[in-house]
Amino acid sequence: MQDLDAGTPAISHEAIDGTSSALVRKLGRMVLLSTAEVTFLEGLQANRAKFEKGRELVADGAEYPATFIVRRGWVARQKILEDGRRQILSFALPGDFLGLHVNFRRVAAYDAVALTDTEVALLDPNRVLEIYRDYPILASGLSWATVREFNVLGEQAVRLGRRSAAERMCHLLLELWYRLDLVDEAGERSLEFPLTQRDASDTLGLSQVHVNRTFRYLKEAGIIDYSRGTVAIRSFDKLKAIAAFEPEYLAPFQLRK
Amino acid sequence: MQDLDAGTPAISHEAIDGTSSALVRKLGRMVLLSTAEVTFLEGLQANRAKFEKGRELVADGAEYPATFIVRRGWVARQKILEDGRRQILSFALPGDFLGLHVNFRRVAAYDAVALTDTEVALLDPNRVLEIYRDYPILASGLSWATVREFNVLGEQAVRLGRRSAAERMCHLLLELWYRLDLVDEAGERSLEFPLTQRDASDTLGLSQVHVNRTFRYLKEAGIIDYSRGTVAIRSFDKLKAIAAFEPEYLAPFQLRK
DNA sequence: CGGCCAATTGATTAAACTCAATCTGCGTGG
DNA sequence: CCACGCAGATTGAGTTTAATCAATTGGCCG
Repeated sequence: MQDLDAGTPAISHEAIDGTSSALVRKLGRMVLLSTAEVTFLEGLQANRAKFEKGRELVADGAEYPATFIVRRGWVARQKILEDGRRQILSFALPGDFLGLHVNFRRVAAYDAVALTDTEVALLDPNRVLEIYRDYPILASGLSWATVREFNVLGEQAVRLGRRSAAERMCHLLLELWYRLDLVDEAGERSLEFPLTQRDASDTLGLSQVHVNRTFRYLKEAGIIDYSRGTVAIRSFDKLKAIAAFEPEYLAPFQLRK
Repeated sequence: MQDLDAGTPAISHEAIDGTSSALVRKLGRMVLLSTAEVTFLEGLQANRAKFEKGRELVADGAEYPATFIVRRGWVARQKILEDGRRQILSFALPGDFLGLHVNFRRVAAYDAVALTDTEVALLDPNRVLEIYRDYPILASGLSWATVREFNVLGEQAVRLGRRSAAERMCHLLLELWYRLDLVDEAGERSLEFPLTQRDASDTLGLSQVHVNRTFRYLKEAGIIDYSRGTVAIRSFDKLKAIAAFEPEYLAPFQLRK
């Protein structure tokens, strides 16, 4: 499991360890960070806040109070239609930003809602421009994170537009596992899965009933175990085969599994 | 038509006129640009290339040769699945970037394909970092453009996940009209629509046949006229009513219609 | 123990798909 | 100028996937 793919550089750094923030762990996997940069990134997260499960961090149409960095927990970006239909666009996991590029126009185009108890750091969006100005390596890291967000949302569109129910679900589970793994929050063959089946349905563009059936199918086929709050992956291979999962869009250098 | 919504600032500038590039027209609608900034943006687009309809600008999995700025024509970002299924993620219209945030890792996660004969400007992705470093106003403009791209892709996910066929189509048509209008490429009540019905189906997550039926329904209901290459909007109100269209996510200050 | 939310299951319906033709407009070569 | 070919558009028929509706069950919390 600790093996790195041949040819990919093993990025390691004495300033990054298990006590580092998820953001540092994430960026440290992509960019070789100096000690000064690690220190800077940790300092950036000095101003913290907690949100209980279910709380709204930002409302659709309202102004971002700040740029958020997720330190612990899951946040969903979602749109609610006038008749109550809901679509979850994507998840912000530990190490992810919310409102990274919001600076002079701060109006949000979606709700950001805590799916679990969550800890975030708050920073002035103008500090992001400072990073771009003064920290070229970190600026590259932010660009990478930006592109990755695009890719994740793009894959979400492919799932919704052109994949079957089972494909959508398998693909999502793999994406979440890889993303969590990058910040050391995935299990060896499992992940915390704090979504209700209704949340999953609003992510996958399906009805709650159909999500239930699809989960059951995957369980009965021996591909996953699922119970409230946790998914265990019994066969990465089968999951990948169904989803036709290609992890490159998540773009870490080293990929496990 | 020249009326601006009450309360929204009329941004105008003697350095911006009909001969300006689409990028300048677009950013000039959001940010008050100095003459120096306009000149800089035009200079940024000195290195140009043309792509014929159908040509690929970037291939999924390949490296971006450059950051592109679309000057004329439409480009589709799309993913092709192994069995041939296709999903168009979004369109790059005049004034839009392709690969804006690609700098140290340039691998594309989708194909970019010219839907019409297209003219683009090519620039070194590192120049984007220079803009962030040296041109704070333009940096804000790029952040705005980035957020807008996110919002557009987010709405695409909502269309695909939670809207009916007719809603998807109406919503897309309105989005395209507003985006084109911002760069003065929309008609009063019409837009160039270079997509085949197959392209439209791969954008909307429908079959080609169903797109055909939905177009016909909208024509027979007197809401649009559609013929090869052009859509005329007979009723913005009906279109908006069906789509529940809220243009705020496109975030220009002044909105027509 | 009661209440509530989430999960599960069955039955039926509806939206959109596939398959199979046919039609139309346009460009090309004879 | 016309025949041919092709890509895209249109239409009809039958099928499939997933949605909706309607209960019922299971767990957890106060």
